[in-house]
Amino acid sequence: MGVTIKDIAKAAGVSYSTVSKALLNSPLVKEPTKKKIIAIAKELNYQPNAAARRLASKKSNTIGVVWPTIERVTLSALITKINEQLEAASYTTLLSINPVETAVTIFNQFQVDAILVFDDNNKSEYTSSSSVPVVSYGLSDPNSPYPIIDVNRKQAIHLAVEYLYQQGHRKISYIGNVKGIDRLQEEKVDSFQKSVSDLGIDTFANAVISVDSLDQYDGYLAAKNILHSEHIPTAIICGSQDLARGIIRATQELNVSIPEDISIISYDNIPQREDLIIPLSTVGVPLDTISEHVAKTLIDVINKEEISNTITLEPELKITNSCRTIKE
Amino acid sequence: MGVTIKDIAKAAGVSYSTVSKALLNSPLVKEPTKKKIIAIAKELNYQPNAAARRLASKKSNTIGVVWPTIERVTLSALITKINEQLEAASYTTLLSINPVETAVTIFNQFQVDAILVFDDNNKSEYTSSSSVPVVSYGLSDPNSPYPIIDVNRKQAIHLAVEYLYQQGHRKISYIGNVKGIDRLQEEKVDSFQKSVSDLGIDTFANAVISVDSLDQYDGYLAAKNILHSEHIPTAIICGSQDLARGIIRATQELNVSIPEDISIISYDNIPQREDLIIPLSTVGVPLDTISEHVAKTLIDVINKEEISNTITLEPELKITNSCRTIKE
DNA sequence: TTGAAAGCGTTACCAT
DNA sequence: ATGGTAACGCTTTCAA
Repeated sequence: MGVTIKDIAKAAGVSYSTVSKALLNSPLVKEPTKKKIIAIAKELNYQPNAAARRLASKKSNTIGVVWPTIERVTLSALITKINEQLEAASYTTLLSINPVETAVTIFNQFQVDAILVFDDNNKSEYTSSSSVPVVSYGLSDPNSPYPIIDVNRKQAIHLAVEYLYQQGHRKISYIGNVKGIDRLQEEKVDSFQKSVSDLGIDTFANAVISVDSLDQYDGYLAAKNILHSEHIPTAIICGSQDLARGIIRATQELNVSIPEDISIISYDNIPQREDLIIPLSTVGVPLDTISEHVAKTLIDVINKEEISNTITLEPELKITNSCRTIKE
Repeated sequence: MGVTIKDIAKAAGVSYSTVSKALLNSPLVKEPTKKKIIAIAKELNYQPNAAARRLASKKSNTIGVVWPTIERVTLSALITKINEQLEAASYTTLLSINPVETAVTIFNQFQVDAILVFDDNNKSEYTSSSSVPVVSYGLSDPNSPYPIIDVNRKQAIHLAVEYLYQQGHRKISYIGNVKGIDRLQEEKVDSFQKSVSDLGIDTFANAVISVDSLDQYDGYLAAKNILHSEHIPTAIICGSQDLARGIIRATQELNVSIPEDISIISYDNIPQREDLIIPLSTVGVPLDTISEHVAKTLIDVINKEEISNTITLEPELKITNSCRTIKE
């Protein structure tokens, strides 16, 4: 450990302030000098000391991400994308899996440039004392002291219902009413019910199906129940891609064809996995859109740009041949 | 932002070096002075500057964890435990989801006290240039330049086979031969085959069942196939708890009773989820054991204690009534 | 018991 | 174009 710019300076026969400039690629250093210094730095395997750098420059080029226990799986792909985007903007991402409050404190001590909080439970109170700017991805809240990026789930489900209606579907089921309290899921169920009733679609026994969780097996069970009953819908909207996978398995087992016998649209923000036999119609905000907005907001916040406090991302409908038109 | 010890010193009417000592709880500061200083610090909402602290003390009290893309789900519980343990030892954990090489560089720049690498692919070459000590959790390798903590999977499966044999089982299936290359899974399959043949158990059609992945649905499918065939084992060992869940679902569907008709033992290091209908017999290293060893090794490495380069943790067999004895 | 001052590795400003 | 040096906020040694 411990190669410093002074060591490089000695080796290169220049002052260490010149080394500093060269390493920061300053135009104030002549090209040949710069080249030489960089070469020596590489040779000595120089690693800049982030602590010293931050202390002197008041800038860490680091963004702290609060990633609490919950949702670790679902958010994995999103975090990976955000990490990439921030890296492209030459920011380093550091994560903490501590509770929001603790993590925010840690990141404040580390003087990161900004903090991203993944927060499904609206814990805004906890983070109000951060002197580092905070951005959150979670449920929007007009009273939040910092920007929150949210997804318009209601609109997503609405789009799906509307589309199916236009295609002639009148018996539509929604699978994904998670038992227990989950505001994200409730929003979707509510939107389904409202959309359906606004369109004057008759409600029927299997209109809203509850599940234990959003896993593949839950979808499988739910679909089997439906398909064995007398109230078989012509279309299913489901709350997650995992549910959809289970539903597809069930249809295959029971020799029900998609989309001939039943159409299916899944809500999801994450990109579709390749391994589905039937490419899935989906509604949701593309992962790239989310990550771009999150990354951009973080950078804007760092640069003290004006930012609207609530950013609601609008979903897109992507139709594949997992849906069909019903002609009367 | 920006309350420093100098601000506190001014407010308290002492020198800032006294403040520093007081905040570090040094015995060199009188109790009343200390109390007063701490009170003021709290009042001003003072946050120590981690960068400055590290620069001056050469110590960060921080451990960097390299979080791999793969296996993020499985390792989630483990990293949570490790985080807790390290916190108890007053270390802060920071994660990076970058590739090993990048993450190690970042952590070197941040001068963390030690780096923990989760590494399934033995990428030791990448991390050899770290000046910060590295500890890895992954496949043991005698040539590794740093300590690796590993789990004795072979012994785990061996214990399971042996136990079932002692209980009179002679037709035992192993579900969990993952298609594709996965050394962790291969180790288990190999051990199963060796243990079985050492005990002189006849091999039969359904002895080793391959699966696409270790998910619940794969277990479900595999079990269904077995139970529909003519070669039904009296006991199943499976490679993960998720597989076990699927297997149990399949038995329920087909009215096969556990353990009356079939016994089941699952390999797993993570604690059993509560929601299984049948409490599962398991073999594996308890999560707490793993996390304790990892945390301890990290701290030992920081304190430059002597450490054996390969630590292999031994599994435990936990039998519940998912297994039964076969009497002739 | 408290204070003064050096120093950690770097950046950034001012001089040369 | 390069060098000198203060400053960043803190810990730590030495002096008082």
